[in-house]
Amino acid sequence: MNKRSYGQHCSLAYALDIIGDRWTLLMIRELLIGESRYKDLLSALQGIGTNLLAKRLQELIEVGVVEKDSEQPSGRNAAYRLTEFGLGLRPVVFELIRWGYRLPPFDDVMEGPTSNSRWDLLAVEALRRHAPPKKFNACCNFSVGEALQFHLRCKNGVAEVLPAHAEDADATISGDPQDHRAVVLGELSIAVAIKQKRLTVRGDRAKAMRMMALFQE
Amino acid sequence: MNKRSYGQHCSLAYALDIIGDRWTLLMIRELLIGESRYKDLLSALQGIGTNLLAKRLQELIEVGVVEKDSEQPSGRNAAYRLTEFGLGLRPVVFELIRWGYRLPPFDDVMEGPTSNSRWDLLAVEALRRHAPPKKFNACCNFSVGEALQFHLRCKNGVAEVLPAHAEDADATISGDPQDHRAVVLGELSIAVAIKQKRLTVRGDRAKAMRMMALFQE
DNA sequence: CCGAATCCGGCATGATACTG
DNA sequence: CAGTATCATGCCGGATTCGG
Repeated sequence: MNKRSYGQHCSLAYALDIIGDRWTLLMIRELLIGESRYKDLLSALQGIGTNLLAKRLQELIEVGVVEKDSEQPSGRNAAYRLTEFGLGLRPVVFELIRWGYRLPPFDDVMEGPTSNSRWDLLAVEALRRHAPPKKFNACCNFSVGEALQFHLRCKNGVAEVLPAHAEDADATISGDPQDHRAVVLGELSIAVAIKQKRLTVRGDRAKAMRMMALFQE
Repeated sequence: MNKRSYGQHCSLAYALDIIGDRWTLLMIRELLIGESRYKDLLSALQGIGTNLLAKRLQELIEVGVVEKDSEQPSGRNAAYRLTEFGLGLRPVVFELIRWGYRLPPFDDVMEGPTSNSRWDLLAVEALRRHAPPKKFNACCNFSVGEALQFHLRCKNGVAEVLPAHAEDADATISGDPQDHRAVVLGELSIAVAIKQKRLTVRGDRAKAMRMMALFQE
C-alpha cells in the first residue's frame, strides 16, 4: 500500500501526493456538496472502478481528509464525509472551478448527458466572488437555460445558494448559459446583457443587477 | 493522442481533464516561477520521463496553457512559458500550496534532499494572505532555518518577495521552519513567538511584527 | 442490494537507449 | 540539448465474486 510520491519538499507536491491522483478531487467535490454513501459516489463518478473508489476512500481516511460514519439510524449504510481538514480543500476546488469555467466542454464530454445540477450549484457558489454588502438584503431567482434553477439569498452580509426558485424572491433573472457565462466572465456587462435582452429580469431590477454583480470579477 | 476525460459537464472536471494528470501541476509550478527550458523542467521534476515531459508540454500547448518560444538570442534553446490563460492557474496553485503547507512531509519525501529555494519562495508568496496597507512601507529580511533566506518589501500596497537578504532592510526575522510555520498557521501568536525567543527580531520590531501579520489567517 | 475485495486486460507512466 | 522510440512496470477500469 505504498503510494507513489513525488518526493519533493514542496507544499504543492505534498498536496498532490494526497489529492493529486485520478478521481480524488472529484470525490472531494461530491463530499463538499454533502456527505455521501458508497453507492452515491459510485454513481456520481461514472467510470471509476469499485475497487478504486474503495482504495481512494481508504487512503483519504488514513490521511485524515475523509471520515467514515458507520453509525447510522436503522439499517442505513455508512456515510462518508470530509473532516475539518478535508473541508480546507474547498478553496482549492473553488479555484479549480473558476479556472475550469472558462473552458468550453470538450467533444468527449459533450457526448454524455452527464450533467448534474448539484455540480452546477457548487459552481455557482464558487463563481460568486464577492460577499454581499452588509445592508443588502435580497433574494433573486436564477434560470440558467432550461435545466438549472436556483435562488440566491443575501442577508446581513451572507449569501446563500439554494436549489429551485424561491416564492418570495425580489426578482427573477433568466438567460441562456452562454449569456450568464459571458456576464460572469466579464465579457458582457450586466447592463448591456439586459438591454440586449440576452438576460431577462422580472421584478426588482436594481436588486437583480446588484445581485449579479456579486459574480463579476 | 486521445486524452482520457472524465466525461462530466462540470467545470472542475473540465479543469482536471487538462491539469489533473500526473506531473502537470508541478510543471505549472515551475512555469509560474519563471519561463523554463526543457532541461530545466527535466531537472526540476526528477522522476518524470523525457517522453512524458514532451507529451505533457505538447498537450498543454494544444489547450493554450503553455506557449513555446523558439526565437531565442544566439544559440539558446527554446523556452516554455505560461500563456495568460495558464497564468490563471496561479490562484489554484496557491490554494494547493496553502493547503499542503499544513501537511508534515511524508517519510518518502524526507529521504530525498530534493529541496529547492525557488519552491520555497513561491510558497512564501502563496502564504502571504493579506495585501499590505497602502501606507505601510517597509522591508524585512527573513531567515527560515539555515537554508531559506529572503526579504519581503512592501510599498504602496504592493508586496514583493525576493531571494536573499536586502541590505536596506528595516528588520531581520529569524527562526526555525517549525516556528515560522506555527505562526503562519495561527497556532502561535507573533508576540508569544518573539517573547519565547522562538522567533528573533533584529531591527524595527514594530515593522517586523506588522510584516509577519501579513502571513496570518 | 450495498460495500467492498479479487482478478485481469489495457493503457498511462517511468527508465533507458537512441537520434538530430 | 531536445526530444523520439522502445519496452517494463504498475495503475486504472470493468467484470465478477463474496460477505453482510
